[in-house]
Amino acid sequence: MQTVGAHLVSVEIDRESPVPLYHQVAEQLSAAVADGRLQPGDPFENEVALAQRLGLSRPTVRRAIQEMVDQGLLVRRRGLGTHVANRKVHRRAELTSLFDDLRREGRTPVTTVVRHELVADERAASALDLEPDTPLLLVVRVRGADGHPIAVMTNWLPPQHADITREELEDTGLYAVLRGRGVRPAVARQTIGARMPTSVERRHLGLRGQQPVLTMTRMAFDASGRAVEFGDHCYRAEDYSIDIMVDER
Amino acid sequence: MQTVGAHLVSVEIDRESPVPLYHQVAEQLSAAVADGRLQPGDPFENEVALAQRLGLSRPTVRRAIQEMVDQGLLVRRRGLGTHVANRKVHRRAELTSLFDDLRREGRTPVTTVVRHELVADERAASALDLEPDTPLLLVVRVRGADGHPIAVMTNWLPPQHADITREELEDTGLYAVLRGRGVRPAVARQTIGARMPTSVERRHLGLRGQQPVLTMTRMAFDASGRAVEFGDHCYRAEDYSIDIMVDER
DNA sequence: AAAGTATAAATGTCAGGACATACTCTTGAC
DNA sequence: GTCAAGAGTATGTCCTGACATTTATACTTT
Repeated sequence: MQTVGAHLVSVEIDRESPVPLYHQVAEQLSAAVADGRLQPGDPFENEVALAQRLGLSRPTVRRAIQEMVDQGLLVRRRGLGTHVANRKVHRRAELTSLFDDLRREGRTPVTTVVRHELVADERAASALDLEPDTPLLLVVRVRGADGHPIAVMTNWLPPQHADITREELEDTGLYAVLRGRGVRPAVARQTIGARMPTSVERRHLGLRGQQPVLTMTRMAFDASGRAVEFGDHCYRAEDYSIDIMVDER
Repeated sequence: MQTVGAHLVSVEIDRESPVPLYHQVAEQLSAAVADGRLQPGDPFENEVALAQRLGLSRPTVRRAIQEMVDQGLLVRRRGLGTHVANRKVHRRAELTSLFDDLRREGRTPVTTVVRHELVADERAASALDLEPDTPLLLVVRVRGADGHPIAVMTNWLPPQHADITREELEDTGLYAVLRGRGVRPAVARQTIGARMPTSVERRHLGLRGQQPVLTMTRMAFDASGRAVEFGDHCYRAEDYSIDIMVDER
């Protein structure tokens, strides 16, 4: 059962580059899946052949393939071979912010900071694994796009980020500000629900009649497990839904 | 910087077992984290030492550790060592069904099948990557717990599962039935939103006054990328919220 | 013709070794 | 006393090699 008909994607390897070989391979092959050079269902070049063709060891090629499998780009079955996965199961990078999401859709997000002050909040502190009386930076923002409001976002930030200014937050998204400070949120626990808006929320979101809001609370942590942010967001359900990929491992 | 104070967890390895050595190691060390023998922040035995102690090669031990890192149990930093992660970032197995969720909480889910028929549905068929006129099994169920309804669940199933009976569905959850048929959903794309209920939904869920519903549509696939199920669910927002872990990779 | 049986192809597991790189802490120079 | 260089330690990358297991196909036998 030799792999026949597998389109040979050209891969160029730079051994001087600091980026790992397996990642160079995964990147270039992922691009081939993304731009359609490799189609869903297509057989994928087998490990050993690919390793030989690229002049790499099998473990290195294997790791590249594993990286693509983890992203849902490829499917491997023992004895059967590797194939390009159904397009619907491709996972995108997750943990994006509303700001990034809107920008990716080609819309222009606008942010107004409504509150910006130091407070002690027991619920937020416990979510962030801090002492109950720790002073946190409370930020309430209204985010809009295309001229009308979409979300009211309440966030609590730990002391080391208490010096973030209103201006920074109005220019860009919270996650972009954090990334700029060298913080990379890596894991988040989110709880999503729905309810009727409070009167403040109705005013901020310009809601009339019987329109519910979609709510999300989030605790975000960096790779080492330090708390980054606790948030309580509230979206116009009419204009926004949350899209996620879930997978079993 | 020798790893000192690292609690040595005893690990027993069965080389005759069909379960991979790296998984045996990961399982036993994960248990040590779960039951508190290893505490968050504790230094973890370093790779080479652990490999030597267990009589395994470094790659094998490394893979076990990687498995735990992927689950958020451990944090590795180059030059620094491996440590037990903050408890809040531990990821749980996802892709559970409402039935399993309720049972885990110690509640008793009850299901009533409202509709059960073969239909052709263009939207569902396209979500499942099938021809638009493919006959699908349409199932509408009302799920309740503790005496009152929680969700109205509409699902479309591909032809190979069209023989699932009303009885099977009332006894247990859809995912349990599918697992019983050898199908393991592995990836799902979910979209979560909120809206006001339709009159049918109000009646099924026993809603009065102004109460919104939380909605979720889901496309589920097995490990090989074959469509398993397309669902459109609708929950009493008062009694239910969706809990997820998101992570960047 | 149908059933069971070898065979080949592919991925899965495991070993052992070599060198690179990041981080911390100590030592030494100014 | 402060800062920079270096030693030490741990993880990260990459290699070669070997054998196991699963699956489909072609072949043989009944």
